[in-house]
Amino acid sequence: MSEGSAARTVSNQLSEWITEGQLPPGAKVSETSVAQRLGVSRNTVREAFRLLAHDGLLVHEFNRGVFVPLVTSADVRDVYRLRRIIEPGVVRSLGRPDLHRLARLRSVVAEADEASAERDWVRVGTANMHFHRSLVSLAGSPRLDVTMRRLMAELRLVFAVIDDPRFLYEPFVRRNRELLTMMSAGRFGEGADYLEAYLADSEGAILAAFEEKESA
Amino acid sequence: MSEGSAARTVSNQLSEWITEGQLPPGAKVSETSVAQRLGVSRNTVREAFRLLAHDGLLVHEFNRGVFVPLVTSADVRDVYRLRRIIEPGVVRSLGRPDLHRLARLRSVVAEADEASAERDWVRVGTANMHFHRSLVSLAGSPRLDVTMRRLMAELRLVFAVIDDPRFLYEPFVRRNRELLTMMSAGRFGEGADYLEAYLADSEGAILAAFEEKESA
DNA sequence: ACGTAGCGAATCGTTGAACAATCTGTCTAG
DNA sequence: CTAGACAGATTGTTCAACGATTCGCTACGT
Repeated sequence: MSEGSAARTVSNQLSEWITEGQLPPGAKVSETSVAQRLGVSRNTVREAFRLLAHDGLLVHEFNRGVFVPLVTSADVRDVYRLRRIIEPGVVRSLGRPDLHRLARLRSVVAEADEASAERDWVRVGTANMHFHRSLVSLAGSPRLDVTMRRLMAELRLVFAVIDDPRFLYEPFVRRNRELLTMMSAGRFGEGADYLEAYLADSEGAILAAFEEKESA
Repeated sequence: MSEGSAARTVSNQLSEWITEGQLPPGAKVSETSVAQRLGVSRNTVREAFRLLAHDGLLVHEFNRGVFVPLVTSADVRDVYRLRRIIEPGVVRSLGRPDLHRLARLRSVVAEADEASAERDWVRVGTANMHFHRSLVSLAGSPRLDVTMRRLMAELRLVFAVIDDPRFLYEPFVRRNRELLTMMSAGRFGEGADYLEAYLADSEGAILAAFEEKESA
C-alpha cells in the first residue's frame, strides 16, 4: 500500500514506529538494521532519513547517525509559541465568512466526535491534528502550511512519550467544535481569542504531563 | 573550503549557481550533469538536492527531477505575509532591553554601511539578510530561526531575477540602522510598527520590480 | 492537416557491493 | 588512574547496473 516511492513507504513505517513509541526518544536508528528489517537498500533508508529529518522526526548528526529527538519542555514551549502566533492570527485574518471552505473542518470535527464515542484516542489525536492543519490551510499560504505540518509532526513526537493521552485529547474535541461554531457565525475575532486561551491550556496540560514524566 | 561533507559543498555550489542566476528559474537540474561537473557521485548530488529542497531553493518532482522554482508574485506575497507576522512580533516580544544581545545586529549594520560605501550591492544584500535573521534569532526560538532561514533563501531566489538590486537594498541600510537605534533605546513597540511599514514598502518595491519583469 | 498511438532515448529510482573516513569502546603501557 | 594505541562497527561516498517512468519523436489513421 501507499505506492509511489520506496523511500516514502520506509519513512511512513519509521514514522509509525516513532509515534507509537517503539523507537524511544534518544534512540539511535541504524541504517543497516532498518534496511534489513524492511528489505530495502541502505541508500533508500538514507533517503527516508532525510525526509523525516525534514519534518523534525529524526535528527541527523554527521558521521554519527540519526536519532529520535530528545524532546524537552523547552521544545514544547517553542512549538506552542509558534502555534500561538500562527493559528489565532489565521483565524483573525479570515475576513469574509467563506462558509463553504469550512466544510473540511466540519468533517474533521465529525470524525473526532465519532472516534471519541468509540474511545479511540489515537484516532481522536490524528483528527485533532487534521483540524488544526486544515484551520491553518484556510489562510491559503503554502509556507504556513509546511510550517504547521512540521509543528504537528513534532507534537506527535511529544504525545509518543505520554501514556494516557485521553485527558489531553478529550477536552479538545468540544473546543474544536465550539471554535468552528464561532467561525461559522463569522465571529472570527472571538474565535481567535478563544483559540488563544485554548492553546495556552493545551500547552499547560502537555507541560504538566511532561514534567511529571521527567520526575519519574 | 568548508570540509566535512561532500554533499554540503555540492549544495553550497548549487546555491551559488542559483542565486547568481546561472541556473534560471524553471530550469531543470540533472543529476548526472551536476555529478560530472563537480566530480562527485550521483548519490551525493541527490543528497545535496534534498538539502536545497529543504530550503526551497529547489523543487523535487517524483520521477521527473529537480527544478529551480518558478517564483511568482504570489510567492513573494506569501513570503512577506510570514515576515510581517514573524519579525514585528519578535521585536514586540523583546521585553527587557537585552542590550548586549544587540551586539551582533550592530556589527551587521556596520558591515552593511561599509559595503554600501563601496557600492557592493550583493554584499549589502547578504548583510541585509543577516540583519533580519539575527533579528529573529533574538527571540531564542529554534523553529522561528529555521523558518526565517527558509524565507530568506527563497528571497535570494527572487533577487536572482532582478537586474539592478541597488534601489531595493540601498534604502534598507538606513532603515535597519534606525530600527536598531529604536531597539537600543528600548522602544520596541515603536520599532515593531516601524518594521511593519518597512516590510510593507519592501514587498511593494519587490513586487513592482517583479511585475515589470513579467511584462518583458 | 490534425490528433493519436506507439516506439525509443534519456533520466530517475533503487539495488548491491565495495572502500575510505570517522567514531566508539577496549585494552595496554606508563 | 590516565593517556594513547588498537580494533570493530557505523557512516560517508563511490561505482555499476537494472527496472520504471517520462518525454519527444515518428508514423499512422481519420
